[in-house]
Amino acid sequence: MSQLNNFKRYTVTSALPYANGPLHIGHLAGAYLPADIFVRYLRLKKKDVVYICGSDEHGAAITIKAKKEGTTPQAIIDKYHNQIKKSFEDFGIGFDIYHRTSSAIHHDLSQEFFLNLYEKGEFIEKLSEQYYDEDYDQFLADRYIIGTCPNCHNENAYGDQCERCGTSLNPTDLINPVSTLSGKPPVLRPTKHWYLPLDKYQPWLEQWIDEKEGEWKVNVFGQCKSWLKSGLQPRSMTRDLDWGIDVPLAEAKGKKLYVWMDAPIGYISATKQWAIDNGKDWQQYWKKQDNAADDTCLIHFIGKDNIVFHCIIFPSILHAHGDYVLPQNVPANEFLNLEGEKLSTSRNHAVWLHEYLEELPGKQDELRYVLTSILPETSDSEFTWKDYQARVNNELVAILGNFVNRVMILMHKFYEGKVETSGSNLELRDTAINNEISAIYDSLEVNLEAYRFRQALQNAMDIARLGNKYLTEKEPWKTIKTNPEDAKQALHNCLFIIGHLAACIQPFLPGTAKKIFGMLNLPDTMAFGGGLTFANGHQLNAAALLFEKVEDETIDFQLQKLLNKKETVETEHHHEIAPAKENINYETFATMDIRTGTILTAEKVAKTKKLLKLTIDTGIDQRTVVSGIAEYFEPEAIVGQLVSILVNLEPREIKGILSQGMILMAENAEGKLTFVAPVEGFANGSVVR
RNA sequence: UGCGGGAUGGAGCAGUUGGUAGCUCGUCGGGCUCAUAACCCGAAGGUCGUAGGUUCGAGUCCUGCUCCCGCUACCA
Repeated sequence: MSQLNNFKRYTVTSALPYANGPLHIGHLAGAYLPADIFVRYLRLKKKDVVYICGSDEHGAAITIKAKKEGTTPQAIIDKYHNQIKKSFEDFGIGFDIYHRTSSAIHHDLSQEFFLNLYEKGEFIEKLSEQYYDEDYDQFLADRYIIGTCPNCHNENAYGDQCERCGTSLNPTDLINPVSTLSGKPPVLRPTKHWYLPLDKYQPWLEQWIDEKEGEWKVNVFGQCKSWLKSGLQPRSMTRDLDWGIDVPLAEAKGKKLYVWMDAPIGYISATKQWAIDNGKDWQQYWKKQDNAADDTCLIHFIGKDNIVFHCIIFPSILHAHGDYVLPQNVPANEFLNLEGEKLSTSRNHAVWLHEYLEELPGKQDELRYVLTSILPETSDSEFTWKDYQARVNNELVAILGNFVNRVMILMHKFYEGKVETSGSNLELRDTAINNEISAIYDSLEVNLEAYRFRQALQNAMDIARLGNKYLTEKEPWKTIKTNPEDAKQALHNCLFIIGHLAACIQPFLPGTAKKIFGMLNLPDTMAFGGGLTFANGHQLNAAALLFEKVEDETIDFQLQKLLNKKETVETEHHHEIAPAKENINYETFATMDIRTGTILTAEKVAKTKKLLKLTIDTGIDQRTVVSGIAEYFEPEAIVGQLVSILVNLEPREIKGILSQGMILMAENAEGKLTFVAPVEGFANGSVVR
């Protein structure tokens, strides 16, 4: 059944976590748990495999976080690198190396890559005008520039995006830009950058990606086709930053490599370090071999947000370099939601890995099980604590744990835990069971190799279901009195079922598998396809419960915690008050004609999320106003609402509707809105001033 | 608005190359008592979003449409 023999060796990577925050269950479900299961499987099949990961420690977001917390970028990456590394270890994510991109070996290799492409003349050099802070004598990253959003007039929009209206911007779009370093307006200066000509690689990329149709997951393939369809543009591989890897050119002093150029190379540099530590040849795991049949199978596990980098940009870099193999597959997962909402680091809506283990110590296999059951393999999926409780109680406890416990207790009760047989070794003497188990192995392997981990886990659990059924049918607790040989035979067969169950759950629940092997008094791991034997006289160890039920209180506590966090975040936001704008004179103010009015009708504008079409009685006339308040107000609820309206605002067409005027709203830091209106029912058309 | 993904019994989801529609949970009935009130058997419940098409045959392929999610746009 297995297709694994097509490759000499495997190089498996998981997306490099960005070292500016801790990990949550979404990370685990996206790129790490599936990869870990896959790698554990390869190892059980005795394959030559290296599993690579590390912290991504460059980029502007880290320097900004450092500045905000009044510390250095180095302190930030050290803190989170260690925390992330520990979380992975705690959950049994079995990297061969967890490296970091701040290491010297990585800097060297990234520069080597850049120079290789540079010397081949692959890069396009372009001059452009960018903002420069004269006091600090440096170019400014987009995030270091704040100004007024041309779209919504938010005064604190960043150079790359306005966080209030969500519009993505270029720094030069901002009105009155200010450097966050000096607080002064920056000046435009010409700067040179090196661009990777993705447009030039497009024909090659299209051909390569087309070959992957049917092999890659539809979401990944579709996303790639979408990018190719819209046409690739040259992408700058260098930045004017002070945190990152130096561009290795004399004329590029002070410039750094683009973080998405260096991060994927981190997979390679980490492999290099691992090879040094373990006396291996790293090139076998990355470079094309003299004979293509000797090439490694490169697989990138990522979340869907990384598809473009792993399927378009990094392959382009590898292709341009020429010596390297390309990814065989990029099994990207969709996103995991939590209790009906997106996971959000900034809103603290998450289950953090380090907190989970503090509150539910020793329960990493429970979380691994639940997450594997709901991996977002084909579409976004959802984690809820109630579901967690149900799966642990009804499946891990009731099916898996209970079966093992039943058999172990009976073995000890009837035979003091000792295997006694006529031959030298015990045999599984039940053809039907034997066939069913090998069918499960087959199906398990097929699913694992096709990256269908949810289903593979079901396959493994089927062995436990099979066991429960078998035990109930054989009822050795009865036959022990009527036909003791039968009872013994049945329980011995159950030992084989347990042994194979443990073997099959190894990739998913490594800790539990070990515990079961321990109870059986067998070596703590068993290769797939390896033989399972019990010698005559073999002594089993004491039975112990594998899992315990999750009580309602535990779930309530977690749910309450999520609610509390939200409240905390909300109160924190209340302190963020926008600074006052510059003074204006009375004449400027007087040009605005604001009146009181009443909403006569309100309806949602079709196919929009935020827009309501309102009819307002302004006293002067009845007019149409389109307003972006639909997320906060039901149309029916606001008919009759008194409002203040700016009536002499230039009319503008929005979604094909002419909007004449603007309703005055107050907005808090979370973006919640409330009407600004006369307190008593004044006549429509009264002047506001 | 553009792109991508999705729509399958009460809930959450499978369904790989088209061939009698499955799984887990929940519900109902029965059995068992070794087991963490766990386990086993049986039943009810779906015209697989919708309208067409290809085919001997479509959840599965093709086309149109509707709705949901994400990114994007819309907020005067």
